[in-house]
Amino acid sequence: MLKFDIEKQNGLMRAGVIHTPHGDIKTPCFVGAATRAAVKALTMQEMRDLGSQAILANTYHLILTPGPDLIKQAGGLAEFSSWHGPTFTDSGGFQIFSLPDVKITEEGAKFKSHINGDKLEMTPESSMQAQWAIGADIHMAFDQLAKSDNKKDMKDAMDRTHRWLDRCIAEHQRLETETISVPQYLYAVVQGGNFNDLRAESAKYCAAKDVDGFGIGGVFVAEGMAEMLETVNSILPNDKPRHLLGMGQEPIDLFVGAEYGCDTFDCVAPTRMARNGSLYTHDGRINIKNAKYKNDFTSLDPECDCECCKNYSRAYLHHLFRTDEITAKVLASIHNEHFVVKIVDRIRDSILSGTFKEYKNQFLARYYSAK
RNA sequence: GCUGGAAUCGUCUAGUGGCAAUGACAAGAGACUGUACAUCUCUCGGCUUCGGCCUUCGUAGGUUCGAGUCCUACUUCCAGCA
Repeated sequence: MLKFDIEKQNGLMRAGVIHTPHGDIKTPCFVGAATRAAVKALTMQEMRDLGSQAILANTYHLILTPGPDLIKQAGGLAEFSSWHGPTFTDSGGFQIFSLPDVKITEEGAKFKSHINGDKLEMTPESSMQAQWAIGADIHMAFDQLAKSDNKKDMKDAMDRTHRWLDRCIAEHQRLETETISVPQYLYAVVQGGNFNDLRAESAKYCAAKDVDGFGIGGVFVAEGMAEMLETVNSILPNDKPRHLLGMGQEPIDLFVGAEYGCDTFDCVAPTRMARNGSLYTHDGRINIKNAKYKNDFTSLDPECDCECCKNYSRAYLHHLFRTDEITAKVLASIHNEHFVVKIVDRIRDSILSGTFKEYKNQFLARYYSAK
């Protein structure tokens, strides 16, 4: 069983430590998205330097290339990527869901590779096998996403996710007993969309299972997230960690997530937006490509202590983006990733010191006041 | 000097009688939440009561219902010959 210590708790919100075979994760924690075993535009050393504690890779992408077996040969995800720290893998459910021409059956999902059109299939069992080969510390159960206002569709997807969960657990346990390696852990994924009664049902189902933690998935809109998380996390066992899948573009999502009992987060938005020139500051997000930054020789964010903000001006970043220098994306990614990692680190500090509410109010008031 | 060829939006470019006029770049702005994303979208002559109106394809004339497109002259540039 994955070891998770809670250092301080206030309502659903808590600060703790997840002890993984590759090291500890002090929670709450923002986990970097390393979909293809790489954080886009950044080296693993840069990730360490900016304060990242863990990364999350994607089973779908790694199955396509270079393949789970190759990563296994390399000694697992952490070794292969030279990250060496705690790692997660997402099951592939989300990606497959987002592909066109996906066929969901009870057995699994049939889809075409976005790279070469190969007809592929993923099942709960094959996802578990791939994740064991990839060898992340924490795996996600293979789930079926649904994005629908139709409650019946949502319930069908949720019920199937539950049936798949049982198969994931069975396969995970089989692999666990037959594999002589460092332990690997499994999170169940709670679904149910925007229907809180379905969310409650899903949380109850998952809570009863022999898993190491929980992913909360299928959150597409931040509205209503607080109530949803309150519902779900009141039901999930308190002593296991919870990962809020895919949320973290907006700082408020991180505050709300932590406040309502989520321990880890991952989100592609900080690095994606960085590559597209949309950069976080304490006074809100700015588009560094805008003409008004051409002659702005101030730091991107004077209160940020990342490599980018300590050394370079907005005018310089503007110039790098305008001239399409690769360095633009590197520096911007360092900053955005650091920014969200730091927010969550400070949320943790504020939980430990009992000042969460003050920190939240002060941060959000300033961040969202500009717009 | 002669003979050909060419001049279109900031730049390059499409256009061969129905055109405010193609595409690319540049420029201006927006989007992005378990990454098919180094991506995508919109704007890009002026005005508008959003139906249009006005001014534009080197300059000036002309032919035509209608000209960026055809004719004439001029200007500038390019190539070849002297």
